[in-house]
Amino acid sequence: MSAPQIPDNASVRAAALRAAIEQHNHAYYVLDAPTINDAEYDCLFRELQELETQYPALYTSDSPTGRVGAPPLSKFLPYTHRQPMRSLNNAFNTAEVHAFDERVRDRLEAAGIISSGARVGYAVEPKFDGLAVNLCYERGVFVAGATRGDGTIGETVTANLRTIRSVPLRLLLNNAPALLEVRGEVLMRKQEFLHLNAAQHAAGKKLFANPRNAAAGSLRQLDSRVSAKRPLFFCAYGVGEGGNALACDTHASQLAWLRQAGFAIASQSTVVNGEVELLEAYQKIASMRDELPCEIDGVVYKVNDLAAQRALGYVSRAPRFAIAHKFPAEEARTRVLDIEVQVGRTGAITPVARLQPVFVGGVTVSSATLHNEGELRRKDVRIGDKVRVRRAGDVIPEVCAVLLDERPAGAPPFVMPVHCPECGSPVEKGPEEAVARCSGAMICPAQLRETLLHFASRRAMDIEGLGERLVGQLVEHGMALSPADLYRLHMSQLAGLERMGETSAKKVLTAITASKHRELARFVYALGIRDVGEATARDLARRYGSIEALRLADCESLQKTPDVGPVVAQSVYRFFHEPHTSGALDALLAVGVSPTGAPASDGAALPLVGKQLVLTGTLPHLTRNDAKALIESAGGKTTGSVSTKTDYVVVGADAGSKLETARQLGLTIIDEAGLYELLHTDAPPASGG
DNA sequence: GGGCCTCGAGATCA
DNA sequence: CTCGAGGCCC
Repeated sequence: MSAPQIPDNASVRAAALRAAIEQHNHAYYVLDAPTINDAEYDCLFRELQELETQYPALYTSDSPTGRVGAPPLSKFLPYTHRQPMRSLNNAFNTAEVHAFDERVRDRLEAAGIISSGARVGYAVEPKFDGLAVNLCYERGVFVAGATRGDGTIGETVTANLRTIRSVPLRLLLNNAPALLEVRGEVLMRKQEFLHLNAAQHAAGKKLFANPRNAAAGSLRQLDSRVSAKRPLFFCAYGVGEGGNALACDTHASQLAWLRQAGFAIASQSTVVNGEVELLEAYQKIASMRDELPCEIDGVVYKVNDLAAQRALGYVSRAPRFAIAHKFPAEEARTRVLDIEVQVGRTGAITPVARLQPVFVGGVTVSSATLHNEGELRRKDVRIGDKVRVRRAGDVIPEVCAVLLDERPAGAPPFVMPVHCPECGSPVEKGPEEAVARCSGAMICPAQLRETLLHFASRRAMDIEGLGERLVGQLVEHGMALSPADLYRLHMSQLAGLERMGETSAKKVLTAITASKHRELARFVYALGIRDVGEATARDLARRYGSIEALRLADCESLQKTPDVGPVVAQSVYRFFHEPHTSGALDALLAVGVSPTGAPASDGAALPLVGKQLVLTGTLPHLTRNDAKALIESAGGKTTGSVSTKTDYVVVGADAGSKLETARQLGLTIIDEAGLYELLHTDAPPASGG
């Protein structure tokens, strides 16, 4: 079956329609100045759709017809940002802004970039409350987009981003670099959020809590046709890879370039000089906050001069040249219904206020940690008190203060329990310690539950299916008194538990058995040694190579591990010499847990594990066999035909029907370069290798 | 911490 | 249908 011949006039017409439609999209969705009425727009759109249906080969990835969504994905694939997406440090008051400006001036003076006493030029823009994404343009065409993820690797949500009308599918400037990353925020306007919720309500569906969550939820749909119906908006605020090629020397000129290229840019963006003007700009934006179409949670300041930015550089994950000046957290008043104490994995006793649910900062808060006894005393929170609550750093709910004049008469001060509420063991607190701890160790059901959960968690032994609910039941029924007991569980024991049918039981037992051979670093982390987190566990595993060697180490030796000082060394030494903990370790080894000496995988070792790939066409540098070998050495499989189980289709020149099938199934299609990207290796030099 | 999406499987009812 | 679990976002 051969494709119909495409007449020249059809491809010319299709290109013209695409350009026209995108021009109108830009006018309508970015400039907010429609150039055509809906009927006329629909007419153009339908004509293009018909052309593309008649001649499928005419379809291009930058066609606006793709904006209606594509067939659902089975999952989002990881996406490695070419330049990491960093986060910003925060300033919560003017003193912190002052300190920021001072640091910037000192460094720039020292670098000879500004003279003493000179004011620094800053680009100022509102900080929109949405989701950061990265858009990748190749030769001016939108080819991929991803969420921020951990800053290095995010999730590919290209199909969903394509449905956002304010994301240009093709840049309007033709001087775009071969590869350009555009960073910005996916948002939902307040008004459109209200409309969406009204529609959700009318359809009897769940309401979204706030515009940010609605935007995030919309972007995480596997079916981009759902995303297409959500009123999302994209606002660009910067560039990543390829930024240097724009020949801009300031941040403001980069934004201007982006605007010319077809992106929406925050219209409140300005450039100011020095700290005083920064704060004026902040006040101005703050005063407009309620009238702005989108929610903002602060103002971002960036050193405007790019050379100065480079000179300032980065500290750990955040740039030194920028800061987010956050608005004060919204506060609300509510009642303390109860004060509970929670027992953590290490026995730490944490008082938690149960609150009359209250909507604050976009979410419903019903509990807030009171941290520890000292904090609780200082604030003197009592049951029945009316309190002011807020979300600290816009995340964790916090009781800021008690409204004393509304305290119910006779409300007694809260006293920390002297016995653990879960196991009755004495609560102990060292003179220097801030936190009180239950001394019950593994006798305490709470500590045991948390220990088991930590042991099974994804970053530790990664036992899938062993969640809160199951662990709770295991502890309650005395089926697990230590992690080692997990490996002695039987079908017959699990069978009686709630929501535990044969299938689930089998799965979890298989997962438990499979966890016997985890990398040493995971095992060391899973043990839950005080002061040993993931990073330290990795360092210890690397230095000692086996659990036997590690447990024999003395404090002096331990301290030769990177970032391990006397305190951590002491904790590790203690763990291996205390009869309790040492015994639990022996028990684990006895039931057959045998950590492998290999270093913890950082995810880069075998990037294609469990992936199915199909090769089609002729790749530029690799023979079919070479490509197959590469894929297999990375843990992936290759198959001959395309199906819904296929993860990637690698296309080369003269690809045939497989490519067409892959398109219809909405599969991820990559080329040879894309394959190398998946493999996390560089492409070989052009002349073989 | 709270909200969101997705999946699989158990619970429930026709 | 609901629930638990896992994962991701700020």
